[in-house]
Amino acid sequence: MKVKIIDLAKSLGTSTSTVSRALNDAPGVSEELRAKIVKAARDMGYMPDQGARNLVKRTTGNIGLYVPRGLFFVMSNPFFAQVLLGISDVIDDMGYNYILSTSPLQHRKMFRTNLVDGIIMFALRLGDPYIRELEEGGFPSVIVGSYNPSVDMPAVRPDDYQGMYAAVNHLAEMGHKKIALLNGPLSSFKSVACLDAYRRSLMEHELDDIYEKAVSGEFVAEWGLEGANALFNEKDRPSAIACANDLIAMGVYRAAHERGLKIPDDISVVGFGDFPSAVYLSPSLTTVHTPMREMGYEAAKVLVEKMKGTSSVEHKALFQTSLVVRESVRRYEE
Amino acid sequence: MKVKIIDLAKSLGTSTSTVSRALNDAPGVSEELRAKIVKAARDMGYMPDQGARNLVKRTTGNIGLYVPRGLFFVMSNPFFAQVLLGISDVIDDMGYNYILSTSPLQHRKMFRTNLVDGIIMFALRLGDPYIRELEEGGFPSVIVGSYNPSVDMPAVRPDDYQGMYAAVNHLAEMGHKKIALLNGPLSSFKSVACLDAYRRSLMEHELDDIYEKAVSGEFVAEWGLEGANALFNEKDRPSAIACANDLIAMGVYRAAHERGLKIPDDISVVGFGDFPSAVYLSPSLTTVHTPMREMGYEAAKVLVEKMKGTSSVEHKALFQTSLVVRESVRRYEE
DNA sequence: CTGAAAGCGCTTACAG
DNA sequence: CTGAAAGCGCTTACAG
Repeated sequence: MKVKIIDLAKSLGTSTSTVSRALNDAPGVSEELRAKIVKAARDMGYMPDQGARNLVKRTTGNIGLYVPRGLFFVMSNPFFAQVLLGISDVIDDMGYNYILSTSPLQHRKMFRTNLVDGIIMFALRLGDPYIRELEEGGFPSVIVGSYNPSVDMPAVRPDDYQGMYAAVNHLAEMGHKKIALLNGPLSSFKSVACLDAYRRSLMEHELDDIYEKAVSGEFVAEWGLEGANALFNEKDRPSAIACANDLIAMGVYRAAHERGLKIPDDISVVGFGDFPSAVYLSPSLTTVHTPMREMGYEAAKVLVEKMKGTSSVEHKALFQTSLVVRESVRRYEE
Repeated sequence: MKVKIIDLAKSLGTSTSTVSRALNDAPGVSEELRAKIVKAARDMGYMPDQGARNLVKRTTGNIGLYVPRGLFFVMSNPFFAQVLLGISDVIDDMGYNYILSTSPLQHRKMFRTNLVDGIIMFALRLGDPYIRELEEGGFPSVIVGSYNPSVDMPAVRPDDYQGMYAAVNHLAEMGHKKIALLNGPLSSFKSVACLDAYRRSLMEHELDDIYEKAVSGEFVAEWGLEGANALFNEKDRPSAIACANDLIAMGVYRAAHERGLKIPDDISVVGFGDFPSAVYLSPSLTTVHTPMREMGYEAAKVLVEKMKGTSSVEHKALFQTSLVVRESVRRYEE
């Protein structure tokens, strides 16, 4: 049987009010009594029931992590592991628990039923429901790694456009004339930015008349493999492939290997994200670095401010990306 | 202002008792009234406060995920992503939310304060605290991917010993005489099993007198890189390396690439786990397949039974592993 | 089938 | 500084 506050109070010959005050560091308890109560609480292993506590305090000590793409999507994408690292840096020491929700209904429940004090949203896409409802409720929340243009909510994310622009520019400057883009789904705002950047770079280098090929898939290695295979099967093949993330690039590596194409000798590839594994690929991957951990840190900071109610400013943080040149792109000469 | 059950009751001219019964599909409400109440609830956007509900029902609708190694460890290890997939297969449809806890204190709080209805524990290691307390409390819980010999608790995990045994046997049968093991930390039960299996295989093939080298590190690519580099630096170099997981193998790939060693021509490597990325490495990785998703599924099933109180049997599931031969091991001839 | 009342385990004014 | 009482928003016997 769990020990409750009344048990503690009785065993000490005091009241529940005093015990509560003592354990919550509230003023108005003599130091001797407080010490005695704290000791007894430890001895008896007392811990306040969360439901009861939340009910009266209107606060939960939980922060919500909304992952509309599903747990697997997030867990198998190193981007989010890194972002979460940054979030942990600020949240863990504050004693919060994380509540994960993967479906729109669970998400709605989180902010409608006093389940969490704030919400961080991952991998938001076009058409995800209940986002407007969240916004209108004024519930503390922040979007990380993405954003939703139709909603006025703090968002912490990388400058995907500049990143992809730099990547394609690099390819063009290395002499490549036929550059393909293996993109993510267009329901992802990031993919849209990547597509725009790709097109602009091609146009500025007057390459779009020679070759332009952007195909949409998913942010996974499977798609990189499939997409690259399709590209390789065409008569007019690209000499370089830009990928919307490093996982896709990994798939391209595999496709190249399967046909005996060498990277970068036969095909150049550039990734996006600079996941930890980028350095472990052979050859190591030239890619666009995104400050994932820093973004997680920032997002958590913003959320904490919002939860404290001190956040006045509309917070839209755009983190700069930078191209990291490694071994997967070669200079192209006809 | 959030709408509560009393608001609903008033607006319908009925009582909170009836509203509660109607919304909880409890018997004793006329169908007409129930329908009216359900409709009104939807219209007014009513959702019951979780704290209040948990308090009286003594149940939470949350299941706890305890990850003592930290969020990052779990998120950057595909093993857990896969296991979680299996868990999702059974849990998601039941409407539970997940509560993540990363520290022993948070974990303890979970089962002591009515925060969750059951707990799944990941990557448990020697000396993790509060496990015995959990067991003694009889709280529904299950260990996945690991186990704790000193505690009587259901555990769903792969047969690490047989897996590593098969891996090293394979290497020996392919003619390798100098086989090294890049292991995980010995605080992990899995590492201990791997070490035992490695030694036994070596002995059975009478290889232990020729060469025996097992080194402990972490279950990450960084360690594979570092460990392999150390191995390569010695005068007496192995011709094959067995790794305690696929991430470590990835590090070995990198180390080989950096010195211009070809896999499998110059060095053979076998992994453990068969993570999705194993197929994407070049060459593809020969490794021990572990049924990760199936184990997650099983663990969740066991937990659900425990939560329903129907679980009588002590559930210890040992999942069989199997060697998947791909491209990273060659036949060795002197 | 329906409602008034008690109670879940806390915290917090309100008195003293 | 301390305690009795009210109340957080629900659910569930208990009557009718």
